[in-house]
Amino acid sequence: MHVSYLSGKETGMYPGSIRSNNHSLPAQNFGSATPYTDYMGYHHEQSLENQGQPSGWGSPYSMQREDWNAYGAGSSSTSGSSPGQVSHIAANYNSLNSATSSLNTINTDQIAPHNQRLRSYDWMRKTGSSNNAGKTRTKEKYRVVYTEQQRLELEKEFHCNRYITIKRKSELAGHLGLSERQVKIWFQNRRAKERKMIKKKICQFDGSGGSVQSDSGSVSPAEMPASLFPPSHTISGLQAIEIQQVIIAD
DNA sequence: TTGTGTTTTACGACCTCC
DNA sequence: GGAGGTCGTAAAACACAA
Repeated sequence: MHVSYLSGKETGMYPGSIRSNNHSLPAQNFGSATPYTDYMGYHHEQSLENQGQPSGWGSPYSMQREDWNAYGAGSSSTSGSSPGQVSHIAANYNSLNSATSSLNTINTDQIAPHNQRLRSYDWMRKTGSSNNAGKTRTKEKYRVVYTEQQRLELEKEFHCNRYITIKRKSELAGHLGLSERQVKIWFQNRRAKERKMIKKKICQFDGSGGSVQSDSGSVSPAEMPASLFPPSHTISGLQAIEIQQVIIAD
């Protein structure tokens, strides 16, 4: 997992020009049979109405950030996958989340009912046209809003692997017009979200919720599905699986 | 319209691993 | 030492009830 041959140099945090080729994302061939009916509670409108949007994502990232230059310029997409990096296929995860059980398959038209999707293109347009992107907390703007397509692809990848490989991260970053750092952080946040939701479920099962830790999304290892463990941290995969089986049995 | 709650990006601190 | 992990948190973006 911990491979350091790839310098963390990001390709410029928000290289707006990259987006020009995003609309032709490589078909990842996720199949077509079963859609994600529920991204583990990920309810953002999953429409791909903008899938074919010309020039990709709009250009919410058009502004250059000085501090992002620290990540360096130039794509690191040449990195190969790490032999030591383990992709944690979320095979076991789905037992806790049957709604997400059909991985690798997506028909984006089925992700959400059409009428459910209609609403939020306002925010997309808003953010896409407001040209206020590319700022951070320390700069003029705090964060940007990813497009549906970006989220969708990230979610798809997340459904395949809770932990993205260096190679896939690089590919995704290139395809989505994000930096590798953004992809990494997205996955971190996504896992946190998942833990939070699992914690919620566990609390619901318990009825009390008293056995779970403090508040902000942290679940004790014993409550985590195996697929949510980092490849080599903290606990062995076998242990995690055993723990998960106990949880499921409960 | 506005107030409030939730979700989404992004970061810092700290940790483990190589 | 540098990578990426979690955890906690800030703040923008969003949803929704009143």
